[in-house]
Amino acid sequence: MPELPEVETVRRTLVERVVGRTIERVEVLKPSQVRHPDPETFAAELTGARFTDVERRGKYLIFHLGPVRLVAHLRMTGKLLFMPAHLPYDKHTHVVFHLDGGWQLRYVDMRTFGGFHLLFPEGEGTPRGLAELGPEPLGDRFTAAYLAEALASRRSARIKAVLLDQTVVAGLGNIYVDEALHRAGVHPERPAASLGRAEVEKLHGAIRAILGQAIEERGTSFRDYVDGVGERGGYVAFLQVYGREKAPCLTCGTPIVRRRVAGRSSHICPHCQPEAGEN
DNA sequence: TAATGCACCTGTGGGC
DNA sequence: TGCCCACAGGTGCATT
Repeated sequence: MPELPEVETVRRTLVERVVGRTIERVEVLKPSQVRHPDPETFAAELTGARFTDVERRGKYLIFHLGPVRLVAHLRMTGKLLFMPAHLPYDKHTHVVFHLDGGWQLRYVDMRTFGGFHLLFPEGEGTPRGLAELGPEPLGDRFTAAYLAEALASRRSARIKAVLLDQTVVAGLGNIYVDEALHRAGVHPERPAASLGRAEVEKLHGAIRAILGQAIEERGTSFRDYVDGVGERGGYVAFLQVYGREKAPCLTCGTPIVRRRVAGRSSHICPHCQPEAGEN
């Protein structure tokens, strides 16, 4: 579910609410959601800890609590909700951080794919996915030249698969890859190495522009996503292809088609995104 | 080595 | 109306 704009929105809603608060108790209702260390150590280490910052790397949220860091990944359906302690638990509430002042930070996840890692000062416990993340797409390291080099180095992989690879660029998911490829006029099944310089620059600009606007709109609520206080995102109104199968392309009027590419449902305008490319 | 397919788990929606 | 099946925004591991 949540891609970079959604995770960034959750971060922004939580940072102003949890920083300065102390965890009085940790309730682990579904132990498998705690990936590292064991749930007992996890709860013991966090009890009494105070939030000092919340940062984001790709789709990971990283809560700073003195010497330890709490890493959360929401995967498809995870939600982190800051709410009053008196409200009843949702059916899929798996971990509850009881905070001072009568508040709770709840982890709710219907499909249970997400979870937590606790990182110790020496770096022990860092999930591999976090350690191997590529550059932030809105950061200085993600340049058109970097993207061109990354795409050229892939032998035959399709552009869609490469953009979804978190070691190439951190934070893109199915929705924003489809939107960026459409804006750049690139078909998702094109071999990554086949893109010309102008196409790569257009794609680079599209990725940054779309993610920037999606953050401003507080993300895309297509199905389940809500931010840290339960609000839905507004970028769904700006989607050009994702979720618009059979609807006319907003650029040229050609019906949008849906096809499986790199194992993922992909939305394409056959006119704006020719399979052969422009080179 | 790189690319691809599948599993993880639950809910929803479409087809019959 | 109800049952069954395919599919869903991510990632890691096994297989090719």
